[in-house]
Amino acid sequence: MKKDNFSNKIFKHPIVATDVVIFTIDEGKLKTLLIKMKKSPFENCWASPGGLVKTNESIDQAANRHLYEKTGLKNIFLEQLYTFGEVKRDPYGRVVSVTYFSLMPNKGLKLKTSQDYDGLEWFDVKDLPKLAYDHKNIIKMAVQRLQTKLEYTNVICNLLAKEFTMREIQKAYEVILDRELDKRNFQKKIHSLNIIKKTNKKTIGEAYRPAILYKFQDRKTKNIQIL
Amino acid sequence: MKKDNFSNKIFKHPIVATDVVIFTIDEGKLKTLLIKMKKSPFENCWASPGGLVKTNESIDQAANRHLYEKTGLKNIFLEQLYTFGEVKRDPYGRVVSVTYFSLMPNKGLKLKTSQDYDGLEWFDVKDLPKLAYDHKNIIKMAVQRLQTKLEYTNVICNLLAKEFTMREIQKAYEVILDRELDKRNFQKKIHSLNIIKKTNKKTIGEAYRPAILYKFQDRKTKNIQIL
DNA sequence: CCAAAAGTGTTTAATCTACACCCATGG
DNA sequence: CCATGGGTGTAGATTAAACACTTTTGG
Repeated sequence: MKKDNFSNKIFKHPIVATDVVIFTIDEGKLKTLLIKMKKSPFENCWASPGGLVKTNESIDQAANRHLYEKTGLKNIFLEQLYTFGEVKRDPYGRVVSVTYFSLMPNKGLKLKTSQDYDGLEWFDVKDLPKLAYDHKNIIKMAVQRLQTKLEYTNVICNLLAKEFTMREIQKAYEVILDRELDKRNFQKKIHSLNIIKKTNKKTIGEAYRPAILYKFQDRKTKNIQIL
Repeated sequence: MKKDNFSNKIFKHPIVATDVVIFTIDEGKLKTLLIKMKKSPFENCWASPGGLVKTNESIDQAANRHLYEKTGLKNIFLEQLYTFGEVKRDPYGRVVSVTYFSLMPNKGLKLKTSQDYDGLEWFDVKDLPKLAYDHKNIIKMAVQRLQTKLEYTNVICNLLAKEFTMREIQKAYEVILDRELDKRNFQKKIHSLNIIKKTNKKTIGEAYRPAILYKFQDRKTKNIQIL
């Protein structure tokens, strides 16, 4: 009786997971971090890191926890993306996935691999391997969201080091938006928004003319019309 | 043993619900449809309609089903809003809510009340009653989302009748954005987007000069820069 | 001194904003 | 015939887009 009741409850309710699409810019490309799976039917497929939500943690906390457990990353930008809830999206059972997208600068990529997985690797979003679940759709949506948010927020700051050159920030926009921008117009626009300021430093050790280093006025996410 | 295992599973996983914030424009105001609750601790509080997701339905289907069961509405515009997953958001247990926002024209408001609730009523979003759960936040976010989407999509078509006057569509924008728009500039803008077309009809039976009736070229949601 | 990326303004086109009067109908 | 909301255009300001040469450094 009691058992049936419990059993009934279990099969009556979908359970909740989170998946995190992590982006960085590397080698002039927008890349996402994937883990290689071991379990059938997704052996040798890759997936964005994630896992189930516990009852004593919020979904935001769960996303942060799985990110840390699976990749060693913490304290990076994380924002809710979309919730995927098709009935057959997970062959193991009825799992609703609350997805997040995450941004990190390509600096000190200290990644930790978990022994539950076969590997951890960055992939160009334009050249993804075979993906598990509906993660292809999730990553596609994450890229679109990132592109959109670039145009009306200062989220780009989460992809750059604390100090960066004008060329680096422009390149970041170009890589994500997948189109070239005019150097002078871009600079004019960025300056008019008052979101960055000059430091009195320049790049050193690079070939050719040194570039002025800039930093963000404020790394909190805010809405502003950028492009 | 088995029972413990089940029990453990139940308490290990949050369950999934959907809530739908329904909007219409009525009496020159943006209104949302709320149901009055009976159950403690929310007796006499109001809430957006919703309920649990079953394992054999997608979350989108669940949202549509609860909308229909609680209000009698179906086949209206529905889009995912955000997923709320704070640990203590629901005093009955650990429930993650995937929220939706919904738009309907103020025509033939045939609403059905459920006997599980004390009532069903439209409220001005600027003058809401006491709300259950975190529904105050949810509605606030839904209003913001609606405002944002007005500016880059044609979602407005879901709030208007099939045929409408220029004044009606402009009023809809004004009510939602909570600011006045210039009549001539608005008309110019709307026409330049090619999303509406004239019918050869005019309003009849109204006082004063009759207005041209327009209709949408296409009621599918698409992205276009409107304001 | 040479190669290569950094840095910098102006002109033109497009878009947005502000604004006022005549029109058509019902009563 | 009058009260009322419906309908229409233009000028000025702002913003966006196109475009090329000089500067600075390392090698």
